Amino acid sequence: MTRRPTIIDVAREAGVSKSTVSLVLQNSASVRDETRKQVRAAMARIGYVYNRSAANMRSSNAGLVGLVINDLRNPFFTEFATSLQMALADKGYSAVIANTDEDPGLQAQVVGSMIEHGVSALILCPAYGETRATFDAIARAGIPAMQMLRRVDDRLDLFPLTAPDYARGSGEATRHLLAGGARQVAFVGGLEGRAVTEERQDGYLSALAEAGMTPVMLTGQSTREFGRETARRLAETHPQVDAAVCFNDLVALGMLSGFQEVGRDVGQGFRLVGFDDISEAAQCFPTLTSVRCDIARIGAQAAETVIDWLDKGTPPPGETRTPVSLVVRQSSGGDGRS
Amino acid sequence: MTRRPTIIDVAREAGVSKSTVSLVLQNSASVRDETRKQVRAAMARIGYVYNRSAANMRSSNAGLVGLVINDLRNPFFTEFATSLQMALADKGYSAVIANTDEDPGLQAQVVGSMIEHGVSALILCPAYGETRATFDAIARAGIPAMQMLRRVDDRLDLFPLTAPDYARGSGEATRHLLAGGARQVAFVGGLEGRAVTEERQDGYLSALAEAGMTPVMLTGQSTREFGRETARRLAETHPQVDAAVCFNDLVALGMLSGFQEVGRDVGQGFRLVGFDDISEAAQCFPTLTSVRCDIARIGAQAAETVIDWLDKGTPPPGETRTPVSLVVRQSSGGDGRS
DNA sequence: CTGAAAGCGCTTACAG
DNA sequence: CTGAAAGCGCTTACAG
Repeated sequence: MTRRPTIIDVAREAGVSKSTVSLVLQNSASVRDETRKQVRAAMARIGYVYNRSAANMRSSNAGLVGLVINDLRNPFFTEFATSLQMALADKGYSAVIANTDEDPGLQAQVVGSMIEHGVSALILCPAYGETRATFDAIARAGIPAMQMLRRVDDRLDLFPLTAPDYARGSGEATRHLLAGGARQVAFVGGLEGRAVTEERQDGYLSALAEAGMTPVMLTGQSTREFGRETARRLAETHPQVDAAVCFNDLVALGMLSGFQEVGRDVGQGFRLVGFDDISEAAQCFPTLTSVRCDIARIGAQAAETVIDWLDKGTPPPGETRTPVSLVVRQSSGGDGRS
Repeated sequence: MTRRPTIIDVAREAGVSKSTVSLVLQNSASVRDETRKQVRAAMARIGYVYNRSAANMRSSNAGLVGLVINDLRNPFFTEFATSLQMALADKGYSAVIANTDEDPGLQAQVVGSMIEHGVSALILCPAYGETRATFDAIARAGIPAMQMLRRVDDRLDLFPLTAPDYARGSGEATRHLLAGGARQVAFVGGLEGRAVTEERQDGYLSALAEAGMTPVMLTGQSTREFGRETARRLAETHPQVDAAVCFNDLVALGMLSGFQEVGRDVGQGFRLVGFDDISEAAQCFPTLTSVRCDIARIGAQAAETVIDWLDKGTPPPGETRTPVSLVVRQSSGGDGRS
């Protein structure tokens, strides 16, 4: 295997100096068009490939963004990471992606190695827990970092947060169920003590308070399993509950399948709303009413924001709330099926 | 923001030469334990972080592996990418991940930028199409690359393939349905002309041939939508079909919801088998019989294989087929529910 | 618009 | 076991 050509080889081949080649590489305006073409042609001829590590040593914009995700197997986060990565690629950035599985220890490790790799910025859907030292390390390295979807570190000036307006979403969902005639609405899923859980519960609680109704909170893991189990036993444990706002769509889809299993009708018999509006919500049966966060847009937006931050050097606002909207489908008895 | 400390700063702080620091960084055996400790302590004191870009310029093991995935939103590939990434992280490697959305053009671009970033190896679930030039570029760069799950480039000596034994899986699935009393088994989903589709169809076709039965192939996109539409109209278009092997679980889950919509019973009335055994297969209702590929293991395995290749310099065998197994659940009428 | 020179932070022989 | 020197492939002022 012969060594990879460098800009010196390109310079020789094109008959210019290596500075000129470097300038061409950076699309500098101070190179004549004709020269530029010759250089590009020379590159193609000898199969030159740009060495970013070398470039990075001098100028340090690696063109690398680190993406740290708490649960990459959850379709909501998959969609986020994917749309973000693709938007970054569109702007010429690559993404180092790591799943932390909600483990703050693992998170510390992957953040550390991303910093070593010289990422220009970090985008985190952070794990909960002991994360202070990790965020401190990011700050010390002077790397722009955004908290997405979850508020874990309170220093929003350093680590600005972008998240959907969760409280509004669950509020709307709850009001929708009440307007449809629900007598007793439960909130299902969500682990206690987490910011996102609290926000989603808050909207639900205020809507119930407005209507003068008592809340029923069935907290737990936000998984299909938990939803399924809850639905299976709901008739015994909470016979009066005839509607639910779920922490997320996974819980709602789990409930859907649990109800199917025990033969309970969803739509008229039991009114169900999910949260996140993952694509499956439109594909299941009955189709699932859900709070849309437009996560793909949030992902693409995050890419733009972070690149802007990198270019301009000024951080985005400390907190950005993105709009949510209720997408009414069959599971809440709200459309064609009634 | 003060500049990041370098090994020179560490050397000064620890009172040794910078070579010694470098040796410590590489865990070289030729440094006294006491010295090592002093150096490590100095690093911690001044907040040193390793600069891999600089290291990479000399030695070029970037500790970076590129992961190119055709469809990261598909839970099967998500699981693959996630388990692979986590296994890599476990060995001290980071992963640059890109979704190509089945677009060979995008694939060419992301592979190009991964090469620029100096990835030590590439793992591809490649997009179909015009990919020759992309694979050529990888070969020219001399980067170890594995094809996973799909055979797209025929140069298996250069780009070894690891994939489940698809034909065996669909064969078993088909025989299972026939043994359960199915009269007419269809194969649903899979785009024509693709290697994976052909392999999965092959197992089905041979099993039917053994039994002397005629195949019914309903090819199409391997999505929930396609499955759902197919199920909805199946009674009209193919009234005699009473069982199906699906190209993947998404199609099968789509059929499940389509059948629910039109009120057709799955399990006894219609026997259904999926492929891939994504985690949802165990969570839906009725639970889905599926061909398990153990994709998480394949992902972790791929990480080991590629690191081994990197360490030893010898490529794995040109073709590795991993075992599959049929997981019988309710949808094929095969368990407790009958 | 182009060329010669220095330097980014490491690793790698090579002496000691 | 440790130190001095060269060099990896670029970019960046600085002259011309």
